[in-house]
Amino acid sequence: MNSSASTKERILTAAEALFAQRGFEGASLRQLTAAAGVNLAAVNYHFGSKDHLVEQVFKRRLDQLNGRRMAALRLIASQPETSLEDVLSAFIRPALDLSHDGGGGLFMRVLARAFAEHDDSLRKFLSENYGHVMRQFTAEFARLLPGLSKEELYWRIDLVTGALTHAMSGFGIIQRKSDVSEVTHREQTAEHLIRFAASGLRAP
Amino acid sequence: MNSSASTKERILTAAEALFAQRGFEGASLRQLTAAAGVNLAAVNYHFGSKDHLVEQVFKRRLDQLNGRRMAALRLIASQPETSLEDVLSAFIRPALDLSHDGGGGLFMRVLARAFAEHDDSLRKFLSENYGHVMRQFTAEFARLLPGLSKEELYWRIDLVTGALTHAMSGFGIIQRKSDVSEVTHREQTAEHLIRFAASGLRAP
DNA sequence: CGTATCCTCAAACGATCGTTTGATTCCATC
DNA sequence: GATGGAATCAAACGATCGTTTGAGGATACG
Repeated sequence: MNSSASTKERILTAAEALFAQRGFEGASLRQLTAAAGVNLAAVNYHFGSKDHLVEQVFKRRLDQLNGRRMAALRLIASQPETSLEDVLSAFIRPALDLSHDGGGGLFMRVLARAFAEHDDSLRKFLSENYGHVMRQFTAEFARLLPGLSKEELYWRIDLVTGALTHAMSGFGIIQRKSDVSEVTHREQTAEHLIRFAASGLRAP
Repeated sequence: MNSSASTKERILTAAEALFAQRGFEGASLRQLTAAAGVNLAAVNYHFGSKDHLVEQVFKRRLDQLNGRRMAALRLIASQPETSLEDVLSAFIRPALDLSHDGGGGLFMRVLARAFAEHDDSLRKFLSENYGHVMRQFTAEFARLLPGLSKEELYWRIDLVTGALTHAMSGFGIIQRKSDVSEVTHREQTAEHLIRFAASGLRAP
């Protein structure tokens, strides 16, 4: 499958799916390379080690995700008026879109796993490479919610993050019904998330 | 350590800590039995298999947790008036208390991991044994939020669950400051959670 | 054709995994 | 004190893990 793509890409795609399904430790290189249709040794040849492969799986999608998030934030920041819902939309919709195009639908599950694992090296990697995105959004939230103390703001952003990660990794009872198109379902999901998060952030 | 407790209890306690730290697959029986100070074969002797041990780790804490949740819910249901905050308190505070007494502080991390793993047999176990608790709380939420459609209600409860699990498994930036007592910190955490969740549930 | 470079391959390496075995110790009951 | 089931122990089982090796194939440039 996917025999047209390069070996590296085939490995990354298969790894993403298998990590989402079985976890980082649960997915073996033998399952992984078999699914990708490449030789077992190809992982260590192209990525050096399994740990580096994990990092690259993250890097490929997070570069997409946070690039789009920053672009969306810049777009609304250039406008005269900005609502809390606008900022939340810039934060949430790129993540939902990732589930749609590029086949990155499984990545949010991988991300949820990464949150659950408290692996320090992975957290450091995430913080160093993408911390500035969170800081930018936090500043925007602070501007729009001037009544909140810094501590309260951090708390609520953390709770929003938890709700989004949980929802987007797809535990929810809510499944797309067959009579609703993928695009429509995504739009409804975004609206639910934004409405809930905005109201939670604005709590008295 | 803990040499007074029974072998089974020692294993369960060590397993809980190690599962929280390394995950179900990442924690080996050799690390686990060494930490508990028992023989390697003791796990299979007392629990049959590693999978059964995982189930028992869940059972021990969830019986506590959901027992207290149901008790708290019964208590407020017997009163003439009930607020949304009351129901949320009955849902949240027992989980926070678990972090305090009984040494179950690490269990919420284990639970967060269980959510991240999409293991079907584990989800079935959770649903069969504790599904009635969620159904009870859902009914109470529905009564207090009559304006919400069933679909909207499910959505929002799911988002609340995500926020709570995330917060309680302790990713947050928020750490307890040294000049704040454990009890005070827990109380502040509960208030943040309840205020955010109530406002999110009440979103227009 | 020669050869240099990148890549792929089957096979093996040592380590660690969950589990099982059979002997031994503990301990309540007679 | 003898007996028998419960519990613990060191040792080994086969399986699987991530990684390494060295030979061979593919391709481009001289």
